[in-house]
Amino acid sequence: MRLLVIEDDALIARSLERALAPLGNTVEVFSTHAEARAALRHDRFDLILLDLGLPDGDGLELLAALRDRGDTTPVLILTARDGIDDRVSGLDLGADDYLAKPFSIAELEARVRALLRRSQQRSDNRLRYGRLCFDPATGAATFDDATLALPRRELLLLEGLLLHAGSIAPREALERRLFGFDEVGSNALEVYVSRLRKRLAGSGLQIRTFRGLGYRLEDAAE
Amino acid sequence: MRLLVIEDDALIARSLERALAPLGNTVEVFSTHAEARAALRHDRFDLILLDLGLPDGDGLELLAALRDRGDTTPVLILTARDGIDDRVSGLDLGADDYLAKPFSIAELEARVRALLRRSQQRSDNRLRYGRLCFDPATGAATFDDATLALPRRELLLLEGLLLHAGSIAPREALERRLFGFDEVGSNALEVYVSRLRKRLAGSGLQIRTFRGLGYRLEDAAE
DNA sequence: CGCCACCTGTCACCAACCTGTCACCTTCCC
DNA sequence: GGGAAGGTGACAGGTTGGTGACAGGTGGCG
Repeated sequence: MRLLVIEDDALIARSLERALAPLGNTVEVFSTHAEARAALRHDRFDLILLDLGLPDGDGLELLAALRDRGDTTPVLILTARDGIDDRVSGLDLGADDYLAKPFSIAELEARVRALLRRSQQRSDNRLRYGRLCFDPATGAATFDDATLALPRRELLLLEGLLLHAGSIAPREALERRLFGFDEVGSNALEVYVSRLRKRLAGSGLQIRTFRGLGYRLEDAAE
Repeated sequence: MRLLVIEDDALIARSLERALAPLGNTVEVFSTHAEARAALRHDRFDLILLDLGLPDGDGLELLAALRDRGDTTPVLILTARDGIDDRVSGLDLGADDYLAKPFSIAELEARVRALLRRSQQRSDNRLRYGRLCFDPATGAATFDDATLALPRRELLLLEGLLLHAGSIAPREALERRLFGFDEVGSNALEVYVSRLRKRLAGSGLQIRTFRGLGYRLEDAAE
């Protein structure tokens, strides 16, 4: 496994290297944002350990840029800050785990092992179907890269369908997604399905009903 | 998505439910080790949120047992203990992530999203026979990956036959499955067998009658 | 504040489909 | 042949989903 460590504290960087290399990994260390970006442009890694407190830029930006161009390499964030908001934004930007300094080497090893184990079968953050794309991190849906300006409820419905792309989105799940626990006293879901169908006309996609089960987004051809 | 929450603090359990259900999930809550084990024996979930501080047993044992029998359902550990050793052993036993209480709902959501994103293409409690496949979790049947849009009763019948795949499904069991205890006043079962036969025509499968006993799903060749 | 555009949930009504029953037929076994 | 078990087409009624219309709500804007 190839690991990329982005860490400016030489002491920490070396101890990371000493902990991880013996597990059978090749470890590359960079101490600046710029070097790391350059390395990531032509190199692939199995895991990135990213210190948020970089000397020449914000680590979250580097992460965001990585994800923006579709790179799904697992990222483990290392940081001295441990405010919950930072953690959340790191995770929502597509980080896979978070470790606040100081941390024990044993814990680091366990988390690295867990991430590498997972990365065998992971998928892109963004959900795509046909020319449609939905990014759960930002909650935005696009069609051919054009942002879809849908009313909230219709967007929720579309998200729900995309989350189950390729299979049937259970009616109940969609209802909960649109209306939460507010019992909605009528056929509101059908109404929104009907509305969304109109919007999708001509997009090459359609919503198919599975009686008693739910709905599925699929190619109009079928 | 089906989530299993194993948590004995009712307050926390409810807030987990309220946070996660609106994301489109079905949430089952159990407050004891024993109940959770029982549920896991016949049910599959997409994610398990496991409180380590269970009243009637060690959560780590439950996790270990799960992994031992090859179940790879993602597990997110919740716990008040934040000793590093616990965390490490949780991760090494096959947990996928770890959240120490108290945690913010936003962080919980972010982690649940991250885990579910990853496990999108798993879930396997499915019954198969030939090119037929039935997923009890969603209630959907597929034939060569094409979804079969079957009415509920026919689906129940198919499921009943699949449950006894390779052997004879007793008539009585099928009747109970389709109609429950409502005595159904005529040859309804035969009617559904007949309907299902029509659908299976050309599938390479057939339903064979065993007079006085029941029906068996088998290859048409036989 | 008043106007307007738009989003929302509800309803009425329609269409499609599912369901149980019956009548009548076939198959099996003695 | 005769009886019992099973098979199947048709049908009436019920249930579920689809859609246009509408009234109330919300937020922007002058």
